[in-house]
Amino acid sequence: MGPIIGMSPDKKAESPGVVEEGLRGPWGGAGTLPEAECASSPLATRLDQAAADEELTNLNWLHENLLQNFTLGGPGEATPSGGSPLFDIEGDPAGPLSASSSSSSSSSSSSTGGTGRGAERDSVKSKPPFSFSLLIYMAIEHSPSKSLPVKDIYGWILEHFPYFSSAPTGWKNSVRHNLSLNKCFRKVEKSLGKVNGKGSLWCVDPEYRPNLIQALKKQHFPTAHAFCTPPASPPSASSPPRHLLLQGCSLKESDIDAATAMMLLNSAPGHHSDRCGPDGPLDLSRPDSVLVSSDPKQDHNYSSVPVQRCSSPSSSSSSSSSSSSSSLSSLDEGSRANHHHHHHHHQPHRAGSEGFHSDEDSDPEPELELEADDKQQGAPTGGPRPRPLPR
DNA sequence: CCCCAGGTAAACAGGA
DNA sequence: ATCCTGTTTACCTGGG
Repeated sequence: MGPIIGMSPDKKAESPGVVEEGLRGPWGGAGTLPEAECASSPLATRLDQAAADEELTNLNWLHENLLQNFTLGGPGEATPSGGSPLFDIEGDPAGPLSASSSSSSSSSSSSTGGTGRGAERDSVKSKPPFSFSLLIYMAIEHSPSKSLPVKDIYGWILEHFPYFSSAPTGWKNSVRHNLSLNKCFRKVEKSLGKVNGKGSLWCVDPEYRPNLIQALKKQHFPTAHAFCTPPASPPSASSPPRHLLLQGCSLKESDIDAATAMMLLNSAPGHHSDRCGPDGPLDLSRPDSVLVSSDPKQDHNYSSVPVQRCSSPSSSSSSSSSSSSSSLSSLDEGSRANHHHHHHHHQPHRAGSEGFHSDEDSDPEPELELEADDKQQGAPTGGPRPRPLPR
């Protein structure tokens, strides 16, 4: 019955301070933006996109936020050389909302072509098209050790998505909820030296990483498709590594792809190689000490097969590289621009894919080729969701 | 219409 | 004792 809405969650103001802690990620690497070469034919697209409106916005923010970050600092292998302050980008914890609406920006400034800047502001305020799972994934992948304590995850999110700074709160709860529920994330205990004390580190289950990546791609692509119809010739066909695939496509796609790719790159090392292989059970095995606690209750699957958490071998057949899907809808609701929080209880946003079930169904995916799909047995979908009783 | 996935709120248990 | 973390349950919404 009573829906819980209305309750003001503001029990306690979240301390923004976390943000600072969040960032400790020295992503310094190097990334080059592929967009440079892409600019060419899709000029028209650009215009269109201008009108594209909100949808574009999403992309834009993607660029502005993520892309930049990635670009500036290549994660993954990026050498921790110096915590480049580059990623200041919009993070600007100092005043995410400072401008609240107008100023904006600053950050973006040049980059990415700076075409759609107006969107940037929206992006700041609008909810990212990523689901929490994806957000978490990104945060984790960004960390040098590929594992982060929940607190840092909050920080990363806040930093890259100021939207949450002003969000009512509760998103943290969602984050935690996701961590616990999604099997994509695993808790690793940091026992060894880490002085963190409380809580444990969370990392992405390598087994599911491909799924996450895929989901990530799916989130952007669909949108991209919208305005940019995919060329008949998918870059992938024989495209070599994912790196190239970035430039292989058109501008818009490239951009998007870039973002995704960036992320992929991040984990690339782990990807193409079978992390599951004999090499080792997990890539995450970071020297820091990542003991994976299998935990007794691993069954909590939010949506997926009851697969045995990485037990390991899994094999995972790599077959299928299906990428998948497409459906998605997503982002259309862009109107989240301002929905007064009348009922502030449910904002219309969507995120789309997330279950990470490897593939949705049989959707012939046009492009996308990331080989990310390595394993994933089968996704689930089965439905472990018992869904007790409706009560 | 039903099911599923994702989001949100909240209660609760443990630990620092 | 309080806050943080992590788990779990319930409900809602939107899409397929």
